[in-house]
Amino acid sequence: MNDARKLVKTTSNDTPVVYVVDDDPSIREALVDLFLSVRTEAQAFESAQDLLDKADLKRPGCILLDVRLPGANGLDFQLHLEKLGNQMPIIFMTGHGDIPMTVRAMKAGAVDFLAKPFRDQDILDAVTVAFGKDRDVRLQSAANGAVSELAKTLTRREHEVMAAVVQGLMNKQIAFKLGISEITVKLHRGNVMRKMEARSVADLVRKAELLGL
Amino acid sequence: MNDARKLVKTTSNDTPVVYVVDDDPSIREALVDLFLSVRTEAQAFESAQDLLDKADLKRPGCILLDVRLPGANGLDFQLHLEKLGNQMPIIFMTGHGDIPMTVRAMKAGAVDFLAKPFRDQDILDAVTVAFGKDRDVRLQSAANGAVSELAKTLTRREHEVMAAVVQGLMNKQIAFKLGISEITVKLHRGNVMRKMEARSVADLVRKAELLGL
DNA sequence: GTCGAACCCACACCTTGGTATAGTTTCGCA
DNA sequence: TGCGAAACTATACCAAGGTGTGGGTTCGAC
Repeated sequence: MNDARKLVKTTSNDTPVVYVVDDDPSIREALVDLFLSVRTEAQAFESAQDLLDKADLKRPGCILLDVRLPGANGLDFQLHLEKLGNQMPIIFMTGHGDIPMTVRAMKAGAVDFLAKPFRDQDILDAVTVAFGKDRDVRLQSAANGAVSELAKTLTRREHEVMAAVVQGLMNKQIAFKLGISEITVKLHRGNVMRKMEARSVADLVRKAELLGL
Repeated sequence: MNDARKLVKTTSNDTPVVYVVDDDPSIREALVDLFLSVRTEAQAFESAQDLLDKADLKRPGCILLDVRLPGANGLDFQLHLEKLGNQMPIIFMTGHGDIPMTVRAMKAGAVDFLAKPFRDQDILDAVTVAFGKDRDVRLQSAANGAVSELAKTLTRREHEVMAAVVQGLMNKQIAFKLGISEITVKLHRGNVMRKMEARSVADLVRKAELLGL
């Protein structure tokens, strides 16, 4: 744990980055400069493919994307990223956008959709929101992942017992349901509490809910 | 309960309505006809104020709103409704909309934002989504309201005990925390379970979560 | 073939939870 | 002033939860 945190610190992998994707080099440069002026790291890419190839999208941050991209459409890229399991917040920019495009992007979860020309402050505000959203998602995802890891250590029976416990069943009811003795239920139940690192039934219920019951 | 349900049935208060708000009478009529053609009740209003005055917004349904309205702006009206505690889904229509307007509406939770001219099917699809959303919100709200009603019957002490129980504390810990005897905690705890209609701690935890812990 | 994991059961013992009965005190309100 | 609700306590008893010890079977991997 300490090693991992050290590594993160030394490579600055925990500070958020703005991934700027635009085919116009002058715009890319202007945006990167803008972010530097507020001490925010920014990396520029000329296309969606370029971003996928070169960027470390596991770092926290957000994507600032021109809707019109060489090759792929920005909106399609948004869906593509989602399919890849990447849930990094996206901010769209556009010079020639229309309303249906905007609606589609927002419905798909975009943080903002900025029509050029926009003020610097607009984009900085959007990035702030996006960073916050990314942080929330990551915290949620981390909590969820931690619980999932614990749940993986459970045997099949322990899973069944846990499900029954969080449904509010008594040991004797669980025993009947699973066709085993009450004493065995207590055994499994104890194992569940230990493995799931739950110190109370209330605790277990909350953790089980993160697993989707 | 039976009486209430009967009343609802006879007045058709449980079928969803589309509240159409547009200042152009011909558009209003065309939209109402469109909805009638798919056996969906629709009511027309010439302004936001007209809607607030005459419509029974407690019925399920959605609002189909022109962004440009006589008097109030459609987006402001959206915020106004939210402040009133009304969470009916809103679909915007516009003849002269722009992207910032669209973004603002979608950020504020609009179901859709349709730029004229749009196809009939687009609006029918949006209404279907909006009806579904309204239904979900109402179900959630009803469940929440029911629990809140139960919680209202709790005394102050019972509330405190409930909070401690769902935190996973043992009776003796709760007793120490509140400065009372363990036996009294058991008494309050029993009252909580009865009043909250919870048949297990797991049950209580879930109900308490609806109350925001 | 033996070793470990998963699963199962029983006895014993203790803790915790839950309920009933019965009584006291405090406080606000009619 | 008196009444009821809320809060509190005690004794007693039983149900449910939890742990430890000890022992059993099955099954798949080494």
